[in-house]
Amino acid sequence: MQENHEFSRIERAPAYRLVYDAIERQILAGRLRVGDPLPAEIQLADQFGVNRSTVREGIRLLEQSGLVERDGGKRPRISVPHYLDLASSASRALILHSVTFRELWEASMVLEPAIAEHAARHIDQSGLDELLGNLTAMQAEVVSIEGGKPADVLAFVGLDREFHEILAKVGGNRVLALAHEPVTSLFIPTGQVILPRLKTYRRVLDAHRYIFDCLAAKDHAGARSWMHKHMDDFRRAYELTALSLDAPLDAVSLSMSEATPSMRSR
Amino acid sequence: MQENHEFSRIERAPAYRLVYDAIERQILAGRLRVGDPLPAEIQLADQFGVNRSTVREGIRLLEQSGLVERDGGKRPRISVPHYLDLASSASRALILHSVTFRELWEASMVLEPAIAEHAARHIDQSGLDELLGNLTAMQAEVVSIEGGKPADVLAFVGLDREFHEILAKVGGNRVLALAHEPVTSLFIPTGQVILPRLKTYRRVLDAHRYIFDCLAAKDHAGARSWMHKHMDDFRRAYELTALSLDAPLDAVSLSMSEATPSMRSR
DNA sequence: ACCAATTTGTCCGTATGTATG
DNA sequence: TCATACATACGGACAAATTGG
Repeated sequence: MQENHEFSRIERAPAYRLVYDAIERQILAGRLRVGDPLPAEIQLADQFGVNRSTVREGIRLLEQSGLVERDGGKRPRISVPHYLDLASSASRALILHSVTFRELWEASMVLEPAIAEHAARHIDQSGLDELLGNLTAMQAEVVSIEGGKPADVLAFVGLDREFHEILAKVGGNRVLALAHEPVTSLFIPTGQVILPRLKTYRRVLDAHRYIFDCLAAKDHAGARSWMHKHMDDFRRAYELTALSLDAPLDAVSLSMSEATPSMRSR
Repeated sequence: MQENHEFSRIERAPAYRLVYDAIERQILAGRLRVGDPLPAEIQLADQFGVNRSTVREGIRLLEQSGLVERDGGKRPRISVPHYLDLASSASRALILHSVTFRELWEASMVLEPAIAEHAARHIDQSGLDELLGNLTAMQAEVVSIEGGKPADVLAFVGLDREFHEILAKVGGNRVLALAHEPVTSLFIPTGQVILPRLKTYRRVLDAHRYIFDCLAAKDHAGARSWMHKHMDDFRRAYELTALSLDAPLDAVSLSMSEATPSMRSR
């Protein structure tokens, strides 16, 4: 050793990432406000002293992290990442990590009853109306199916999902809603498999109705309890289709559940 | 009207986004497997028939979404997004949406006791050892503080957070762990404000100890109940510092809670 | 409605540092 | 050690879309 000095490793972040960090800080510090258009690429390149291509790469990072939104060919604007975007990447991550249906269901047994209870405490007339609209649509589906028409499974699970998302929304707790979103999102493909086999359409509708009645009566204990039953029903149905609780949700589910979010992102 | 035809709107996604979509599909379909190096930019440019710069911008999108990881100056490799990354952007989004402490606390009252219960059911010896290490470290901190030394608040809340994260991990439910992560992450800055004012260090330590005892005894009801008390304690402390439950977590918290994740991302 | 300036999207070519064989 | 491949970064260029008069 020639020296006593210890030099800490110099970590060189690529320039485009420094651009990203710098702009991110400006946004978080409030110097760039939400809704404002992003400065032109040339100007940013001048200010940072880098090439325009480098700036563009940095902006792509901002774009994907949801801090910048591009509205058609127009000027990109500062924005705040919205729940659904985060939730869809969360769902994707969970599937890639091969989470099991058991994990998903356990989480739903924690979150859904709690959300139902919150909803019962905070729901107002407009929320009730929204739920009622959802229920009558689902009622129509069920009647149509029981009348012999081929079941529109996609529409049905869509309504099912909507019901649970309305509940999360009217509960007024965004942290719970965010946690809840990936769970419902991942339930959809599973529902698409289970429903046509077991034909439990009416059973789902009835459960939603009971929950709705509790919400209308501000009976939060009832809402929690019915939701608990509802989710437990889902597990039983899953087991009845001879699927293993501990099998990972496979990649097929992914391609289906990803169809919606990708539409949102453009 | 000259025509009866209705033309659906043509949506022109930029080429760099098409590159992103294409590569993403390859990954999700399993044709590009995790750990594999990404094909060279020039090859991708050839295959897609676009310029290398365009490919690079697409890769930046993949990079930020966690599907591609670059390891120093080496070839970027396919990877799966990890929880912590998602959780940190979730926390950021929640703060930007001005969530209130009440929302945060309500969510924790749902998640933490459930996680404690899961942990009690699934914890093994190595998990207990890990928790014990955390407890003795916190014990040392408390003794030092009570001995008159100035409190190292940062270290203390770090240990506090670690305790809760170990619990989430040993519970073995990754969906719950993911939902839980942003909550603990957002509690940290709040804890940094509360603890030095109320000096409830020992109270936190005691709560953790009670929970640990329940885990060691596989007493899941006890673990749930103690965790419930522990979180309720936190709310009371928050109110005692004359902070309003319904005030949004301000941006100051953000800069602190963002310090950790940014280190992780390089 | 038209025109001119600005800005984004995309492309081409090139130089440099580094990792791998 | 040398050579090759590759990622990073730069400079310049042009078409199309947007913006603002």
